[in-house]
Amino acid sequence: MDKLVIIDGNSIANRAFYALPLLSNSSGLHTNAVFGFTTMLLRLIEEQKPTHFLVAFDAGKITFRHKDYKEYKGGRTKTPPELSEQFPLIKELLRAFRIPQFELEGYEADDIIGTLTRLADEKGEEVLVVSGDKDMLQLASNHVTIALTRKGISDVELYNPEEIKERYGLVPLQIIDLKGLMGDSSDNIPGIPGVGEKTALKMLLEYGSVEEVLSHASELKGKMKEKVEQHAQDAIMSKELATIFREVPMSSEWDSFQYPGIDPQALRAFYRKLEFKSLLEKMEPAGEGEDSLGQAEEKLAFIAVTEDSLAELTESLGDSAALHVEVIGENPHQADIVGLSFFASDKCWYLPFELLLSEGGAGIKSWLADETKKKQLFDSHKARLALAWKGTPLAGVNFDCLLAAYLLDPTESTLTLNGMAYKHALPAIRADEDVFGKGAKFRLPELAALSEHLCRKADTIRRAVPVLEQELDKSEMRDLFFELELPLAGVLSEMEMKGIKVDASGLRLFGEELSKQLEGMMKRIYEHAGLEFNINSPKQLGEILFEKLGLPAYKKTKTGYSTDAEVLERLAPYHDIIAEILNYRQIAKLQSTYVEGLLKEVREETGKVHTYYRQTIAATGRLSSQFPNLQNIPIRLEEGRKIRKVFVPSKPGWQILAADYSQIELRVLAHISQDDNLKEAFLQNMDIHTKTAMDVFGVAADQVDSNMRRQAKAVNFGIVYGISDYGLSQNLGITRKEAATFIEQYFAVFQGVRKYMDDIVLEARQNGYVTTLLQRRRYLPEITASNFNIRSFAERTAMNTPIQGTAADIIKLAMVQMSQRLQQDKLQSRMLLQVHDELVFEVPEDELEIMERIVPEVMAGALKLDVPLRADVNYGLTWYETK
DNA sequence: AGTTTCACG
DNA sequence: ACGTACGTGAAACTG
Repeated sequence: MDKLVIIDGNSIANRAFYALPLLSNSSGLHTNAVFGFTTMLLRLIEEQKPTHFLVAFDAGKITFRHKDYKEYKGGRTKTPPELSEQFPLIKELLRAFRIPQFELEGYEADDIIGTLTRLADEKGEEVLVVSGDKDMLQLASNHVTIALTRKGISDVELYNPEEIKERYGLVPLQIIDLKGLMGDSSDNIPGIPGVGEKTALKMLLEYGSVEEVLSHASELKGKMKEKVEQHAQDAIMSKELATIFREVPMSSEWDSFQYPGIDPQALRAFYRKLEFKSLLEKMEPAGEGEDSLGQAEEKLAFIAVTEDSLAELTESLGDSAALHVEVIGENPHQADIVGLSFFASDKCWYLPFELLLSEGGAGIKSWLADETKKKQLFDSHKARLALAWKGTPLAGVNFDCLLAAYLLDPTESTLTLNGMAYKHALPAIRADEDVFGKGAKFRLPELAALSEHLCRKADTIRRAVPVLEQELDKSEMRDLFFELELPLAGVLSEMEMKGIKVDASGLRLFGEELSKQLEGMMKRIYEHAGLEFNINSPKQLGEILFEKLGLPAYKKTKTGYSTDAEVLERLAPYHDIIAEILNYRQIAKLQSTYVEGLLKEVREETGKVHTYYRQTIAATGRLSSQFPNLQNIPIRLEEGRKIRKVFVPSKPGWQILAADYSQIELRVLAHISQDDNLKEAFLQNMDIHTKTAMDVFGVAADQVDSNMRRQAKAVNFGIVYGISDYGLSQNLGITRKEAATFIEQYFAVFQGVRKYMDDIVLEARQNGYVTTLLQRRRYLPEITASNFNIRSFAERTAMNTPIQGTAADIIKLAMVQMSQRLQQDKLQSRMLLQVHDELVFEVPEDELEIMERIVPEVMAGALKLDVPLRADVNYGLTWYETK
């Protein structure tokens, strides 16, 4: 017995879209309607077991209905882009399910379905129609059942003629009369005003059809009679509009709707693309010996190396191998290493770390340290650090999958080996969490499981390398990868291993001073408040300030009153406690984060801190710094700046030398925007904020006062961040209108900058991404969002990322070049820190002169722009003194 | 684990 | 009208 299931594609897509929250995959593609559609298909296949299947779509904006009634579907809000972008995906989904689809220019899905059900009636074939639209009920017959979605999407209610009779007291065709009388606001079908479902049903029970109701209008009473007589024409037209056209010219070859079942390979690939992980897992698992795409996979040998097989591994390593180092812990400067795995000579090997350290491991150890033996890893930076601390140096890394995956999508939040395998359709491997457990439950599994898991990692790296390399080529990031990021990873390791010396006793002394200050402050705050409370608790502080003391609450957070510095500063005139709290906050921050926090990171043995620069975190290409973060050491306020006094050279007689780029972001902007005025300003080496003030306020240089310069500076910041009048007004404490005037003034004199801002947003919309000078890429899927806030955010990011990202490219270049230069010139000076636009070195006395010359020269010459780059250099006995 | 606050460029 | 300035990490508190 054949069974045809027909889905009203547009209706179900709409239902799914509005029933589910706006899901999206990691690249920002919205997927909720596709997901809902998929669950609907799966359910129908399982429950209905169709032999024939079809999804019908509307085609063309104008249907024949519009000829008769221009306002048809007029009041309807247009399809949001978040939904319309999902239709191509739904069509792709259907191809993977191998479900035929049909649409015909000028007709709605209804009409196609109406025609097919008529043909089925004539043939006596069984049909199920799935829709969210009640109109469909008119098609019900002995052979045709209608499934209407109820709440959400997964729930459907089946209607055959008997059930329609039961529910409405009507035969299916009378559904048209029902709608003729009551109308349908969603399709802008008028009906008779004042007639709802109840009245319409009552009328139809008595008279049977719209025509009969109208001819008996005189029998109705009062208002109703008037309305019906007045809107008789509307009712007739509404009935026509609601009537599904069942004579669409289509050659219905019943066999062409035959349903052959899903295409598992295509469906897996589709699920993976949309990141429907749960659905992917529910699919029949790929057969034994198949990879996740269902392709046959060659058998791999996993070898857990023992003392006896050490020699065999050593021989097998050869000139190149994929290598994985299993590091336990977040901080690679104090991490344990479980072991190493290799893919070499077509085999996978697992080497427990103790064996590497044993006598027989010497050959492997020297292979690891041999620059000429090439290694491919996932996160070579972390591996190199962890290994170095254990006395087993690593060299010769010629590919890093983590770095490649980061460049390919720097906003990817789960840059893990197993996420990468998934994303690039490599054989799936288990998640670490699965194998090891997490948090307190962390346990190493027994050798067999451990060695298989780690071997699979090496195997995954081996497979990923050519795939990622090709992707890098495709995105024109080969040079960025091989010439910049990969060498930089080595440079960073050197800096981090070297570490920077901290005067711990000086820091402790400073901490004691702070403690005394804090004690006094707390006492005074408690006195003002009239009771003791935890000042560090925003909740308790809020209660004291806004309830007990009755101060005005300007701002709220998700959980209660906001007590941030901006709020407190506005409250300062009302109560003396406020100034005390602001002071307390400042000192408490210094104490907890910069004294106690930093002291915890100082190594007993060396008196140094070893930060961990992370190369794959920031979406713009910047570095970030952890354990401790040395990129946010205080400088703006003098009390905090004193912290810098404890960063000292590691050897007596040496000094700290620091060089920072002057206005690198605005110089980058001048270059990429090619704004004549901005370029000229830098070519003349002008003070850029003063120059901006002159142009924006239209005054001469000697007319610019400090307030004008301050405002101009804020405008320049705003430009770099992707300006909005609102943001600038907040920053300067002026009205939005005034801010808008500033911006307008700015763009009037820096027209090239305005053009850049406009163009880059268009470019982002066109390509879906923006790039830096060195082709670093950032995808901005939200640039097409219909939500103003989300879209605006993406637009500002489109403006900011090429600027911030190019500046990051440049200082990274300078670091690689500087490291080479130190080596070439055989200097003892060492690079220690990078703080986004600043490089910090320690320098022996006799190299001060040359370093003072070289460092700014290398930094300024790192990349040739159409405006000069400039770096200012200073040195002194501590970091504090490099000002 | 999530929120708030604040340190830096 | 809408109502956020861009990019990070650490500490403390709070569920």
